Amino acid sequence: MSTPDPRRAILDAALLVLSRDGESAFTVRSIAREAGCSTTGVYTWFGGKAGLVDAIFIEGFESFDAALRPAYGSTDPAESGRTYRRWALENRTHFLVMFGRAVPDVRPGDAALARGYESFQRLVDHVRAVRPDLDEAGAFDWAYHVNATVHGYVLTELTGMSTAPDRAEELYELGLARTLAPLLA
Amino acid sequence: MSTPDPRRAILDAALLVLSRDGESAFTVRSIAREAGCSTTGVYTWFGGKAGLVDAIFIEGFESFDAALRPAYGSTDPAESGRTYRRWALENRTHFLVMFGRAVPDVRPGDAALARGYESFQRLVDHVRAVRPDLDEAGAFDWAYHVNATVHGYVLTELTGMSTAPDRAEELYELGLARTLAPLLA
DNA sequence: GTTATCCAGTAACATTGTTACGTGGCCGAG
DNA sequence: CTCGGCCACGTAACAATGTTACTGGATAAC
Repeated sequence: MSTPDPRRAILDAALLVLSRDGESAFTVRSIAREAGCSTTGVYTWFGGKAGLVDAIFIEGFESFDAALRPAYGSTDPAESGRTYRRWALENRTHFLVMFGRAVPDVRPGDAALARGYESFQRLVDHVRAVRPDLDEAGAFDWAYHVNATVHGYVLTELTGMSTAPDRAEELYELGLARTLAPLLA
Repeated sequence: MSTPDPRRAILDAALLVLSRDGESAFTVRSIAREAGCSTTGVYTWFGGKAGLVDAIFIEGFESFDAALRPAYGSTDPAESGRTYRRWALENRTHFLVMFGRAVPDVRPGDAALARGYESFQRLVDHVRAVRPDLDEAGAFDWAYHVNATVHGYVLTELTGMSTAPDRAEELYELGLARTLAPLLA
């Protein structure tokens, strides 16, 4: 391994293999081959396949939060919803690893789940900023609702189970409006 | 295999193994052992592991439709939403195979997807019954919206990614009300 | 110079989905 | 009754998977 950062090299190789060759090709051996190291490298740096997926999970949430930060500052509350879907489309590999169970037999570990809760809390804060009259509990419930809804939309689309794949964007925009209208009323 | 219906025996064995031992134990060998036949039996009757999952998928939609039939006749539109979640909780194994990608490396085949579309069409019809003023396209969009939303809620809960697992039912009921209010207004 | 620590690689392990091959039993034709 | 074909079954093998000893070598500390 010539790269100075072996973790980075293996992570990049894993994402490349997954997006290029599909989930069935996401094997320790092919990732190691792509990264230019031996299979044991994955175990040295990530403790195994599950640890590698956890790292992708956490990295995904970092990227996700960074993408959402400007949207949370926008005056249009629908902007954050749009950003959610846009990020998922642009980072399909990360998204499907995180929420679509793209890697067989690997569930998010505790660290990954905790990182997810952190991202969710940002959404709760955002709801409070949009609706200062809500208390923390009220904002939590609305954040949960909005999150579940956009999650359902995007997951349906990205896992190929949509009944109208070619109208995904239009339907999403409509759903966003219907979901947010009562919150903003 | 002493059972007169080998397909039924293998299907039951598969569901039992998955619910009892978890998805990592969902192997052709252990299913065959549970069913009391050899591994090749699964290939004789289902063409392989993917065919077996497809059969579970289709059977799941049959059961799902049967559960929803009375709810579609109810005067309370929220009843169908409640039934969706109740069915998912009571048939967790079927649900996770169908939507939660419980079985690694197996996506629903064309027959399974077609069966899913059929179930979705029942929801569209139900929306039209509740709101006769909508045309087919308008009902489709609302059905898509309601389906994506409840799907997001239940999937979040059943895959263990909820930020408030102990309040799942309460939050679901609230989300149902918020989603259906604009439809019924 | 000696020693200890850490990382990489080879090779093996058990287990997976799948398939080639041989066997046996049932059922209809003669 | 006998024969023949067909269908399902099981054994055993195949390649590929995640994982783990074991070994070797480089590097830093003393």
